[in-house]
Amino acid sequence: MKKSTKVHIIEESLSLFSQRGFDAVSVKEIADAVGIKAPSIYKHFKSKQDIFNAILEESNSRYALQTASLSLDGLNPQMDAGLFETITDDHMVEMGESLFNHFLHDEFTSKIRKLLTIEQFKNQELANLYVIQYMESPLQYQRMIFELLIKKGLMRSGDPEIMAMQFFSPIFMLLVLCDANPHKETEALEKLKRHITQFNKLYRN
Amino acid sequence: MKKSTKVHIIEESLSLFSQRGFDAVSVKEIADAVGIKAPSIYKHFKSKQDIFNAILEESNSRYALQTASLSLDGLNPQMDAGLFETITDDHMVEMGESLFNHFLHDEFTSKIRKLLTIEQFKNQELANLYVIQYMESPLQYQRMIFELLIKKGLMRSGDPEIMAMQFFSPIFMLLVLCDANPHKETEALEKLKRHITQFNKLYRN
DNA sequence: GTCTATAGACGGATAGAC
DNA sequence: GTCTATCCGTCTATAGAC
Repeated sequence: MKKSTKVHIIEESLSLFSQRGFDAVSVKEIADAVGIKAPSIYKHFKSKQDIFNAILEESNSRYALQTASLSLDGLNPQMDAGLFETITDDHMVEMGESLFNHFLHDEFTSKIRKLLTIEQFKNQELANLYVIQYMESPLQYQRMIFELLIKKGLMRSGDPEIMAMQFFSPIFMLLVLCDANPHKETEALEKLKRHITQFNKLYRN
Repeated sequence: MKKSTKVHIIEESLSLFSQRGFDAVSVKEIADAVGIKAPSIYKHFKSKQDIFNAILEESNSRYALQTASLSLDGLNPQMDAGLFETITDDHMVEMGESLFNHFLHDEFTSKIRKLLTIEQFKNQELANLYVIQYMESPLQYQRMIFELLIKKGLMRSGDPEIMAMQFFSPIFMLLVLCDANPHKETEALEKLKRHITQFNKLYRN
């Protein structure tokens, strides 16, 4: 089953919009990328803005799926935190690296993040999507994990909100760095490891 | 001495570009903001792109001035770190807050950051400017301060590069957050204080 | 659902009067 | 150094044939 032209248009539009922004990309360019003529686009979408809206809808539905799978019965951090009952540094590093790699290399996530980075100041809805998906939601997740680890006596007691921020914000900054300059990924990953190892020394029992 | 039309054009262009991006802003809009007709713009700049370049030049020269004043004889972190010889939490919080407030409220810095945030993916030069001015340069400065504080025995010895990242990345993330949603500034400042207080407990002697 | 042709608006930029 | 008038290209979008 080959993918529909409509899906194809969404994919190519996302690629183009995420690199140069909505305004800099013309309907003709999208059509060229898809391999059709510009007016044919309008058989699938009523306007260029409509394509953008479809991208956002796709993003929202993927985000909803993802958070649903993360918190099956309320919290899955319990599952994740369970992994750490017996173990130390390496698994914390793994948690950070997998978060980093997902955000950086998942094609859709990565392109949507760039798109929202570029378009965030155009309206508050876009800004909120960016903030929720790439800051508040990971912070909240990380915080729940630390709350559990503290309860189990595996981490020193402290302010879990601040701990989550101190754990996650370097990941966030290195992501922004790698989005701007992909050549720095190796360097970023190495710093990420050192950060988490150090974080562990500071906070784990 | 009233400011020249040329400077006025640069200022209004920066304001518009930083909100909606280069491509979404027309020369007519810039002219309207300045209070002249669109063709008059071309007596001061040979193209719209030329206005953008002038903004970047202004940014670079301000950045050069700023870093020159920071490291008068090589390092001013010595001066800054000098402030911390006798004192503790409050002054660290002050250092973080002043960094945060400068970045967030200095009108030019704030607009340039938004502009580079929006335009960074269009070419590598813009991406590098963003990375250097808002990540690498503050990290380097902070690292020098921590190296000095460690040498003086005021902080526990450790990896100053990672310490700088752990100190600064929450500031960076909260800046990105406030750029996207200015209503969260109070909340951000409060978290910043808790972060620095906590950071101090972890790292200071 | 694709195409060609084209409408209609708007973009950046220039010419030339004052 | 500002204006009016205007050129010309490109843009989004529609009409209508196949």
